[in-house]
Amino acid sequence: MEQPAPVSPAFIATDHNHDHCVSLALQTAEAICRERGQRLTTLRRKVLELVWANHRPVGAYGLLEMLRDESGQVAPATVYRALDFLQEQGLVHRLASLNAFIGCAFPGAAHTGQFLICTSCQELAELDDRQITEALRASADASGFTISHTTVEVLGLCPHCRKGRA
Amino acid sequence: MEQPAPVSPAFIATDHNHDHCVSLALQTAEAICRERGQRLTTLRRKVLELVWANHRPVGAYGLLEMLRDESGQVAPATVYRALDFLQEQGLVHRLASLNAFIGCAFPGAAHTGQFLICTSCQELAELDDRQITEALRASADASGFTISHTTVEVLGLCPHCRKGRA
DNA sequence: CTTGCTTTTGCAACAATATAACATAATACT
DNA sequence: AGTATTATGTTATATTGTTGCAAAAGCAAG
Repeated sequence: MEQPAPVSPAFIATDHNHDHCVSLALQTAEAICRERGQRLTTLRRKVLELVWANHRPVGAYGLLEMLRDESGQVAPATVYRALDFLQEQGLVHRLASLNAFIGCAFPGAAHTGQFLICTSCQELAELDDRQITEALRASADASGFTISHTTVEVLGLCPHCRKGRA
Repeated sequence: MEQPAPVSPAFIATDHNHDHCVSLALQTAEAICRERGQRLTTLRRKVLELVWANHRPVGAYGLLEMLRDESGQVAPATVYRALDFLQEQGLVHRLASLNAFIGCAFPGAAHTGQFLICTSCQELAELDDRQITEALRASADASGFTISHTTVEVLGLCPHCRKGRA
């Protein structure tokens, strides 16, 4: 599959139509799972929908709360298992520095996950920057190191919040 | 202060003299704290020593165990506070992807913390790679994003373990 | 379509990581 | 020495994530 345009571009539309990007993400997920013979069950779909609806990094226990609001009692393991599945399918990323989850902006594409995270408004941009990827690969190569997974999470201020503080 | 040689180079000496690098790290830490008018107390020094003695990422509760072996009952907060101090002074890094801590290889130098972590032997190399730093800065600039902190943690196989698996 | 197999979910307990709040002790300053 | 500041002790609790087993749902062969 070729690299598609990101589902959500970097720090552009703060007040865009969330419903649209949620349903687009769900459609894409359906297609990807169908193609791979994976089962996007009601629960998994629901969790993915909640992740996208928030449109910001959400903690597992946050999702748990939201699920409970809709479905009564739900146990942590339920959420974590759904998130595990979604991560395996590359539909959701875990942000190690926040212990939180976010919908993947490049579903179906091979990429490593690079994030700019605003510490003021929690808005996040996912990148797939060739320069960064290459720099990491080159540096690993130089040490004889074989990369299996990279965590790149950059904290700071997004353009909007930067202005607000100037 | 100019960038000094790293205390521990990348994946070179697997069976070097740990005692030496531990004491070197402690000496350096003493000097840095003295220079800054910060207090490297017995406890903080002990925690730093344990971090270095392990020479691999160690969890806070691992350190807690070791402290208890020497000093009887110790509470989590004690360790976390010491680690907080050591991080503030740039003597220790927290690895978000592992919930673990490691002695800083470039104490006293301004740097961002970039790590290659072997998932087989847990050996770790800290980098301060200009290419990576620049790529991150450039990408952030392009999005109008102001960086305050970066997390770069690369998991994979170190040269030794890669051979072992070939 | 039903029997048997696999995958998913429910459920309960628990493990691991981290913080808060307040009291006591040590250190530094004058 | 007396006072202010910083560090540590202590207890409790919050947050995040996992394990193990049983029930249910989906799937596939006959």
